[in-house]
Amino acid sequence: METRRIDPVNCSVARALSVVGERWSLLIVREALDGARRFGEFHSRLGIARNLLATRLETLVTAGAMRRVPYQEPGDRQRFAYELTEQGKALRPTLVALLEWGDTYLADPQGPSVIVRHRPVEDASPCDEPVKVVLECAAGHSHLAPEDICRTPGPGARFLESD
Amino acid sequence: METRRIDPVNCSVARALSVVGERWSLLIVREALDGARRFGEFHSRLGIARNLLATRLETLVTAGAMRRVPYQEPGDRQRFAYELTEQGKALRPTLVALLEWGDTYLADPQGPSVIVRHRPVEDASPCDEPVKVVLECAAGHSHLAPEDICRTPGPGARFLESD
DNA sequence: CGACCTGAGTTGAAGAACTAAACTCACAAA
DNA sequence: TTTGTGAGTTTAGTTCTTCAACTCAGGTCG
Repeated sequence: METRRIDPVNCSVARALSVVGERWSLLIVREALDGARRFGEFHSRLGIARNLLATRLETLVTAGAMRRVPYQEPGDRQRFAYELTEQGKALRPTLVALLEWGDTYLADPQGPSVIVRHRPVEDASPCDEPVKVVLECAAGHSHLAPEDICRTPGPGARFLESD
Repeated sequence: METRRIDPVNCSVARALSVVGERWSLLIVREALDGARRFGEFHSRLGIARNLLATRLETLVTAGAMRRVPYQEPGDRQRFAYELTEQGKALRPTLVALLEWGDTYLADPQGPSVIVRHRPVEDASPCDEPVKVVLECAAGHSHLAPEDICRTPGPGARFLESD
């Protein structure tokens, strides 16, 4: 029997990681989701080296996850800030999934340092319950376990000869 | 008004990334979820350098995401394989989230190369519908958007002076 | 027995990436 | 004119990756 294997390099996970898989990238996105906008904010929050921060921001802007927007404070010249695009905001589930994994298996003895809550931006009476990531299929089956899932070739699949 | 900011370094995302944030780590986990077990399988599927693969596997084993198990093929000596622990399998949502992001924003023109489907391991009539990651709060509100969510300090939070 | 083969690593040299600290640049305020 | 500030850039030193060659333990072939 000849088995065909999906080429693991032609894969959206690999492509995603080429954008956000470098050191600091996801932490920069996390800080942006938490409201950071300016170069110095990212720098002081994360303690990342300045040249790397400049490189990472450029990568994220080029990839379309962030955008460089001019701003000007009164009595100061124009500077630039960085904000997430929709594409960048769409990394939220990835970050929540990582957070959850870290909380579950690598937790601080004191417990998690951050809890993500259901609190819509403009809602006077927020729900405030903790948020989790769940896997759900298009038929509505929810809370799928890792064993309930398999990978199948999609339209863009390339195959490898199995030798 | 003095605002307190959660220390971004004392964070489960950062801790999670210290284990799986290195180049190749998540791809190794992905291949393991897809059935790879042996050193040579990871090597030939991913094209990763052998020494790095050895280092990464060791990191994953040390962190508890994988385990090194002896195996012996008939007429061959004992060798070692690597398999995911529960902790390692729990990275599935993270990988699905990354896959989804990559598919949405960095797709191959032909379409996704991999589709994750709801197909329980031992089920003769699988559902087979595509699987997505969704954010859901403990009160049951599902499909939360990035704006519906905020980060709040947890029991292990450290704070920074805002200067 | 001894030469050769295989899978699973290890070692070493060259190149790429990361860090930290100093430096530049454009403008504003004193 | 001098000083200060945010936003980078440059540079030198360290660490990480890659690639290729080598080791190691056992099995097979002649």
